[in-house]
Amino acid sequence: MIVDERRSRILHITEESGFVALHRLVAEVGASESTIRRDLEYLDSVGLIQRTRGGASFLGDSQSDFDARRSKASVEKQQIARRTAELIVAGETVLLDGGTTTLEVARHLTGKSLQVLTNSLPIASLLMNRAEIELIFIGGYVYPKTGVALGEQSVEALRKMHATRLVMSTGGVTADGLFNSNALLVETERQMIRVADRVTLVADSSKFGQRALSHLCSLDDVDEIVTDNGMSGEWKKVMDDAGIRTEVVTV
Amino acid sequence: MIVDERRSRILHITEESGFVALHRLVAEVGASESTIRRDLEYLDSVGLIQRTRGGASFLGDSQSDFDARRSKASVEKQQIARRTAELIVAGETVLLDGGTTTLEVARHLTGKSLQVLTNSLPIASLLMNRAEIELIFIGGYVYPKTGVALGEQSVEALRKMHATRLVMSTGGVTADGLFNSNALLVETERQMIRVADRVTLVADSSKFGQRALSHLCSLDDVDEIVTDNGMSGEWKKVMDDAGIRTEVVTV
DNA sequence: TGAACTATCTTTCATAATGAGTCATAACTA
DNA sequence: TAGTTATGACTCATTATGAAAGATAGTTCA
Repeated sequence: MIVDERRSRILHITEESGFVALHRLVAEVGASESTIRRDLEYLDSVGLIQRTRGGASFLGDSQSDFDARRSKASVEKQQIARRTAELIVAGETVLLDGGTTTLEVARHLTGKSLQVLTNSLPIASLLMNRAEIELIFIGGYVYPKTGVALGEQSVEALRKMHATRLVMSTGGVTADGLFNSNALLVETERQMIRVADRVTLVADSSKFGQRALSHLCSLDDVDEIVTDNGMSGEWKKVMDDAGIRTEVVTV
Repeated sequence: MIVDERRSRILHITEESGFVALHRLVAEVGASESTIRRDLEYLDSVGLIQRTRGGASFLGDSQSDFDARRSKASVEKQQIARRTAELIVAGETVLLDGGTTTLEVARHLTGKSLQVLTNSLPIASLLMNRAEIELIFIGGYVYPKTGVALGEQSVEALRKMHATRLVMSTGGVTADGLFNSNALLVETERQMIRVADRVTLVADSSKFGQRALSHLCSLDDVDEIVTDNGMSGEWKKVMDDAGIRTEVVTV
């Protein structure tokens, strides 16, 4: 095996799990301990990994997580996101909560002059270089994995803000209202609802009838729902009775 | 076999797997080692492949990321960042401002249990999946391109925070103090200085003697500087006189 | 806490692999 | 045919590798 090929493999293995033990590399790559040590030393010197006792950890942005998110978006989510983005008109101040569907909505917000408020790191990273969008990030404790800021600081920051529209996702919808799985997030989302003129819920049809840990708000708080045509007639009626406009996309 | 045909085959084989060992080419192409070497040398000179020890790698997609990753920050920044990260001990609450060097510092913060406060989107994205780091984002208006949150909201959010250490970068350092090019950012950075027990400045040696648009703070506000050995003795003396500890890395 | 133990690291050395250069010869071209 | 270019075998210098020994840093247990 060639030197660079071996080093590339080492880098790849390291990136996958964030950290690798030297022994594992010896076993997987099939070179001697000395050689692996020297390779790690080299990769450290060029700043690609960080040498630690017994192994090494990957430095640099792991692509994996971002890619995983992107591929996860189903056709339903894509379509819902697109329609939702169409509902938003230039000049609005849009509040986007964290979630895979809202991330897709953000992706579709092209060419419109907007003010966007969000507590989602992925969304912010996505929009940060769009010249037509004025981006305001709502800080706070960043919840791992999802990259959403929440907690007291987020609520506090939101108190001084105002948005013409909130686009939010949910863990589940029943006649009792909306649910979400993270108690802290619920706090932040409630505050979002308070400061927004209009609440647009993005929820694929599988969410109807689902409950999650924390009750977020009642259906009264929601103004419109964008969903796919998998939503049953019964649920449509529940929404109508609650005075919620439903926007259905066909997939 | 004709020369061009052989070279074309070599190129093809190299492209297929990204890497190819010289011996494999000798076997598959059926020419002598010397000839293959000369061919590789030629293909390298025209930029179609990259000659490496023991073989060659194709200059397409497969290998390019490895090469590209090699050079992302200057050696000085790398070394300064590494040393700075070493100064930070587990349990600290570190405030990281936005900047390319501080981003590198963030990269090197591996394995330490820390609380990190930052107003930089790139840093936050980098650290958001590190289990050992509790991340708090300082929200505000997100300045395009750099992805740094600043403005009144950032200052406000910082008011309620406290950090054991601030790691900050700068546009320039003179005997008058620190400078930065963005007036809004300066406001936020001043507040950062106020809430941090200790200020660690990361600045490569080229920054000494440089001025920028806005005056940020005096040298009194800085506790230590991590720089490279390009810093002249004169500047070292200025820092000593200001009571600043200088940490010099050799590049 | 401190001694014994273990894992990991650093250094060193001999060996193997690779590369650069030289030269004679074969193949091709004018 | 004479001159040019390509080829393959060879030598020597350089670099990479693996093994071993001693040093250092963590861990365990009394």
